[in-house]
This record gives sequence, C-alpha cells and structure tokens, in this order.
Amino acid sequence: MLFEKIYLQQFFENSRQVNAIKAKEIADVFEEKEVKKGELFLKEGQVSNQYLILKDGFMRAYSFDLDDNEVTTAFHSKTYPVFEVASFFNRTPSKENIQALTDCYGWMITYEQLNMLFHSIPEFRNFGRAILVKGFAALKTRMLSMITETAEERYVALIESNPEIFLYAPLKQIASYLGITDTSLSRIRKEMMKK
Amino acid sequence: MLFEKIYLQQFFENSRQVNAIKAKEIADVFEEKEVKKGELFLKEGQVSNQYLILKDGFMRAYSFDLDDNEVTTAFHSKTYPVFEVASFFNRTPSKENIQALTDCYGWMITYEQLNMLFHSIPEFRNFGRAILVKGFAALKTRMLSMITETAEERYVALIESNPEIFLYAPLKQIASYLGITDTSLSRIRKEMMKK
DNA sequence: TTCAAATCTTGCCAAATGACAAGAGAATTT
DNA sequence: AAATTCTCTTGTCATTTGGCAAGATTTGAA
Repeated sequence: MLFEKIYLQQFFENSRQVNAIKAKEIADVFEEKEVKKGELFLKEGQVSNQYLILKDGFMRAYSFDLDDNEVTTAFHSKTYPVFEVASFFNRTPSKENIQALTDCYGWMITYEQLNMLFHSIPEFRNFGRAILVKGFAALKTRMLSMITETAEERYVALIESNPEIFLYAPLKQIASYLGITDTSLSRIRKEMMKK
Repeated sequence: MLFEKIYLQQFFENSRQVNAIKAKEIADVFEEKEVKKGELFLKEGQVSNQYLILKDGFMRAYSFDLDDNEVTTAFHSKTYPVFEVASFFNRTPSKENIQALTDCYGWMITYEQLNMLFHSIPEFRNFGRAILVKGFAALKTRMLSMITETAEERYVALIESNPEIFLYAPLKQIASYLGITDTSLSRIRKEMMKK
C-alpha cells in the first residue's frame, strides 16, 4: 500500500459517525488517488464523479466571471472531502474547476460506490450528511463575513483560520477568494505592516 | 383539514424523488403549522427542531453583526423548506432568527419525525439530500455574485429572481441581504430611475 | 546560469460604498 | 384624526476598493 490506509480509517472514526469496524469497511472501498501539482482534479463541464479524501496536498476550486477572470471559490485540504456538491449529487456538469496547488495524495470513491456505501452502511449516511452540513455551515459563515467584515478583517481571519493557504496559493487567487483584487490585497498587507 | 394537504403531497411528488404513494405517506406525518406576521419561527439560541414547508407566507432569517446590526441571511417562501441547517442536523443552538414577514401557513415535522421518515422511506432520504444540495448550490451562487457583481447588479438580479421579496421586506432588510447599507440601496434605486 | 514569465508592489485617479444626520413620507397605534 | 414610530431619501464628506500601468521581485524554464 502506497500510503497508509489506516489514516483514512481514522478519518471516518474521528467523524464520530461510525465505529472502528465500519470505518475499516468503508475505507476498504476507497482507492488511492494522486493528482500532481498543477493538474485539474475536476474540469468545468465534467460531472464531478470522484469523492476524494486528501492525505496530503492542497487544492483550489475556481470558476470564471463574465469578464473571464478567475475567481477562487474554495481551498481544499485534508479536513474536508474534495468534490463539487451540486455536480456530484445532481449528476450535472460542473461550473467549477478543481486544481492541485501542490502534489496531492489521497483516496477516492465514485458516486456509484458512495451510494453503495450509503445503502449498505446506514451510519455512513450520517457521515455523508454531516459533511454536507459542515460545508453548508462554513459557507454561511463565509457569506456573513463577506457582508459584515471589511476586506482587511477577512484577510486577517483567513490568516488565522487557514495559514497554509498562504504557503501554496498566489495572492491573486487568495484575493479573489476574499472578494477583492490582488492590488487591494497588496495594499492591505502594506497597511498592516505599519501596525 | 384547515388547508389542503394535497398541496404538500404534490410538493414531494414534484421533487421527482418519490412516487405518489410515498408522497402521501410522507405528507401524512406532517402537521399544520401557522406563524403569524412578526412572530419568530426560530429564535437565536434555540435548537432548530421544525422542518417547515410553507404553503403561504414569507419569512426571513437574520442574525447580528458585531455592532449589533441585523443582517438578513435568507428569505424563505414556499419553494424551499424552512429550518436552520446546522442547528437542525447538529442539534446545536441556532445563531439565526427566523421571522414571519407575513402570516404564514404550512406543514412541519420535527427532527425526530424526519429521521423516522428517512429511516422508513429510502426515497425520502434522496429528497432530504436534494434539499440540502439545492440550498448549498444556491448559496454558492450567491457567494459568487457577492464577489463578481456590483451591488447594483445584485439588486437587479434579486428583483428578477425574487420579486416577492420587495412586496414584504423593508429596504433595510433587503440591503443587508445584498451586503450593502440601506442608504446605498436607496441611492442605487435613484440612479436606476434615471435610466 | 540566463532569460522569460509570473507575481507582487506602488502611484495616480475614479468609482463604489459607508457614516452620520436631517427631513420627508408611510404605516400603525391610540 | 393626531401622534408616534418606522421607513425611505438625500446631503455632505470620508473610506474602501477598483482600474490601469509601470516597475521591482520572484519563480520557473530553457
């Protein structure tokens, strides 16, 4: 085994939704997956069909606005499965791309396999739902911060909550995630230096 | 029966996740629920425990920012069940309030009843998941528009996608939903008059 | 190593939005 | 109907952010 699957098993155990036995049963269905730095894990127009749990690596999701500027919609690391929710569950073409910002290693299953597991292991359904709910709640929090906080406040919060992002993503990608231009983000950084 | 439950049954049928028989079975579990204009359907600090499908009426969800200003986080009408996702599924206190903007009528079940239905009617699980996915996707779209569109563009889009909002909600609530102050929204309206 | 491309910073100015306060208008209560 | 409260608009001015372009810095490829 290329990278210890016990890690994956513990990921499920730590979710508190399944016991050790079931966690192993679930982990056994997953297959190793590697995405090299720069490669697209999901391409706009495709149906998101891989539910990927990262062990190592860093990804970002992005799409384009009307002027064809890239907009980063999410960053992904080992804490949360990588897939595009609407495309994956509705079986519709994705509007987003998901790209590896570093070499990525992890385990994946297909939509079909996921459903098979949902069917055969009721506790795993709770895991699946908890993942959805967690992502939903995180997005609500982010939306609230877009409305109530200044760009500088959002920037500071991101440094505190997700410092790794700054190790792997260029400013421009981070800026669009924060909802500002890279120019503005650069200025915000400058202002903060003074303090 | 105070208001025709056949409506509710069709709501499930229209979801394309359950057939007519199951739809009736599901609808039978629901109870009538009324929320008078101005009343809170969910209060901050409570655990969201009612999964409400509206037949008539209009609600809004809101919370407070650090300066204690109300921020409208969502509007609810008959197209989407009313509940607070994270609080409901995680059984944690809600950070949001949900208030009736008009007299509201519909049907509800509790968390416990919902889980019972998920357990006994597999197709209903798909309904439940589809609801989550739909809400998630809508929020992603809204987040993208916060990043890529001007306040005026978001305002125009809201008029087109949800004109009823403007019938029931005061400008201040709509403004905070759009991520701007009521002053700015008033000016945007003024500018648009000229055109 | 060298060159080219990508990234980041900075200056200048414009546009968008906010803060605060006053006043007009509407809705609600008594 | 009058009084009160809430809602919406508007003026003035400050702050935040964007657009564009140039230059500095870093990164990656040849």
